[in-house]
Amino acid sequence: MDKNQNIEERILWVAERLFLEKGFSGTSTTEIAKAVGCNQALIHYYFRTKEKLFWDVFTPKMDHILDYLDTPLQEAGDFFQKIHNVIDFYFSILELDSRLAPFIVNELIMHPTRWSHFRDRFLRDERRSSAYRKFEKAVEDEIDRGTIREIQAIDLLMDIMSLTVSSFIVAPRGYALNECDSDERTKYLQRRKSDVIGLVLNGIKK
Amino acid sequence: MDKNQNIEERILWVAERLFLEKGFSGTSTTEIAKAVGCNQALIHYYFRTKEKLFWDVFTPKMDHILDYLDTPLQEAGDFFQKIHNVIDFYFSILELDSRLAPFIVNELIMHPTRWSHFRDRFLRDERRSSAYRKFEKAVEDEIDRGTIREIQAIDLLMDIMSLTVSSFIVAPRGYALNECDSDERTKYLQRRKSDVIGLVLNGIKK
DNA sequence: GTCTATAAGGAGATAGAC
DNA sequence: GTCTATCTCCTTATAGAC
Repeated sequence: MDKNQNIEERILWVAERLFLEKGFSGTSTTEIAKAVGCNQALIHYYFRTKEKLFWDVFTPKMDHILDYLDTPLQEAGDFFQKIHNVIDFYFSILELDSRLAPFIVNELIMHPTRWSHFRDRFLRDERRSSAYRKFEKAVEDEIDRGTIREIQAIDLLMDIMSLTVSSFIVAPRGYALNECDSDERTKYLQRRKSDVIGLVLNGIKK
Repeated sequence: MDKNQNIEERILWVAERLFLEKGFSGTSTTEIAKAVGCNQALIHYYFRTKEKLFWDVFTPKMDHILDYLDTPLQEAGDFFQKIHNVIDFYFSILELDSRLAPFIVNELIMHPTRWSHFRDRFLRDERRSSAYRKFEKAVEDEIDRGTIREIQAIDLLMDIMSLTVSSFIVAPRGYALNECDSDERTKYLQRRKSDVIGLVLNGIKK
């Protein structure tokens, strides 16, 4: 932690960590204050409510993630290579922070409306939503060319995201629950990624 | 609700509903009491703690689900037909109660140890764990025969469960969020099931 | 077995001193 | 800007009357 940050930044920083670790409802403003090293009233002085603090933490974070969703699609290669890139990309994003996938899924389940807010924000952004339409078009073109079977773009995307995200949800639990053997974990994720790539690429072939 | 049930049964019945709808931490014993139509002290008289009430509700429920996991594998047909049955079976179980998938995933994320308890319980039961070993054997045999590509049984099972469960997590949200159009929902789940079956069956072929 | 009352604690938020 | 003190509400759990 950078001790030179001002308190407002430190609160954002600590709140992000605690929300990720214990969820929104599992984290109290008192606890955030304690971790920051100030009193609880100060949290409310800067952010007014816990809910607003949540948004101030995660809106830029989600924006950042959504900003780079079209990157893997723009890289060179045929359709199968592009799908390979997308899966690679999702795995690398979630691997940067192992708390991200469980956190997002948990909050999505508990507060669906919070996340339709992010979805709407995504759809209203022309640059971002055009990236998705490009993906839709690519899927349709490929079906027309006869290289992949009939499938809707939204289903393909859901398949990819489900398989990826669930790998991270099960990861810290079933396998390396007792030991924090990060080497085991890396090997497990590597195997899951290969499996997902194999299943999806093979699964959409005609 | 059967008014002839005794209070203990009514508490179990109401607690199950509320836990499923709002999660363990989102449900208070006061709320359960109110829904049952008694006072909150009575919950503790019968079940001592909220935690014990949780176990008393969900242990028989999980046992029941786990009891029937090997059913689809025992049905007639080749390996691909069996996998088809498994996916059909998971979808039909989760479709019986739309709250089940989000509930289980949410609690799994928030309390991993609670669910390793269920996993251990499953593995210690000879009849149940032998069903899984039978599945492992079937996968290996099929690889040897050259009909499917190299894949570990645990990965195949994770793929199937991830794709199935996530269909139910996204279901009540993205699609039919505003309207409670259960016809739309049924169509959506039908499409997801076809997609999952198509992806998995095609994806494991050599 | 069922109730009321209450203990003991934690939550989010605000008032007001400095 | 940062603090202490406090308000209000809600939680789980228990004591004790009936």
